[in-house]
Amino acid sequence: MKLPVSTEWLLHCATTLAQLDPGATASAAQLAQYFDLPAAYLAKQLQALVRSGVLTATTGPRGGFRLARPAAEITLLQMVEAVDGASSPYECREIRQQGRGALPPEDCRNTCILAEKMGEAHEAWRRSLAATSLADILAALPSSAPARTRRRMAGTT
Amino acid sequence: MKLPVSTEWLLHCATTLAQLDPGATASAAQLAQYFDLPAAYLAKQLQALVRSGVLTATTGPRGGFRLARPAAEITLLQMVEAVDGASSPYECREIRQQGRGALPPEDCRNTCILAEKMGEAHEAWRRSLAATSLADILAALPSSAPARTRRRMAGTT
DNA sequence: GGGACCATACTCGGATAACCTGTGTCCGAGTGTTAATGG
DNA sequence: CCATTAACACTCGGACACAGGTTATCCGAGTATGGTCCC
Repeated sequence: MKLPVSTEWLLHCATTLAQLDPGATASAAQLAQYFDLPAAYLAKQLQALVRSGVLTATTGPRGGFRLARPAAEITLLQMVEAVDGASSPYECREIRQQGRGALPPEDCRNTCILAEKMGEAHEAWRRSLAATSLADILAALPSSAPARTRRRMAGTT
Repeated sequence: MKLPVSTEWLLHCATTLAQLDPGATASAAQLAQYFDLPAAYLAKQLQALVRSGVLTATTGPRGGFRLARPAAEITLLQMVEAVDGASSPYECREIRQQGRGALPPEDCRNTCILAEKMGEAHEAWRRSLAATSLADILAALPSSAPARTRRRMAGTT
């Protein structure tokens, strides 16, 4: 069970975008240069955040990506599930109904207890991620961070 | 982020083994037939549980797998991590120290706030899984289940 | 009859191939800018 | 000097290869069993 490497990229990129002036945009190339990442692949993954409504993309010169909502309304869960999908890592295939030990359908009206417990764990994980917003992340950074980020980002063409 | 399909197999196999008489064993072929699974691959994955000390394997005729500890001392977490590994799904590669926006090392003494939050979510997931033991799973099954399992398992040569 | 021995068949264990989801790359469609040009 | 126009350069968006890991399979090493033979 592992998340795509791009998950880290997107979390950092979103954090960076949240530090820009309101309305300002950053292109995929700028963000890639900022973190030394493959630009094309990063752009592809940023699309996932656009599709899920976390970011907004504008084309043309001076275009790029920006947050679609205030940082306080964007949770880590939304970003993680945008890139990785919202499906549970444990997928119950009902093997209890297969093979020699197959249970009769009337015993399988309730969901399998194992799937239920695995689902509960996944929900705990989701709750933990949903409890932190991008604004919370910004609050944990040093107060000098936004100015520094804007300054370092400005230079990239 | 998805767990191997074999995760479900192993959880069900362990539940089945926990329903056998104390000291009784079931071979990989028996378990595979019981759930209609590929026997060879199931055997390979059962090895992971043996290596992690959850199961004990005995070779030779009348051999097979059995629980290495009482069911109450085996948690879902131990089994899941046995097959999937104990590493966190989110791996921080410290991209904050790379590229044009690289932070100086003195600002990176603490772990990245994003990695910290992702780690907390993973810990919440682990805690949830560690809270359920195999004995808890057995307790949730109908009281007629163990007898039925033993009966159905006995026939498989 | 009892015990030792041996062949046997059954078990796990590790080494060896396909398939599938990320990972990485590329080029095309669309758009705001910007410069030149004419009135 | 100002409006129009047209070319441009920059942006995202989707389509096309590569790789590592899960899935699946096979055969070999080891052992408890059961029968057999000898005492």
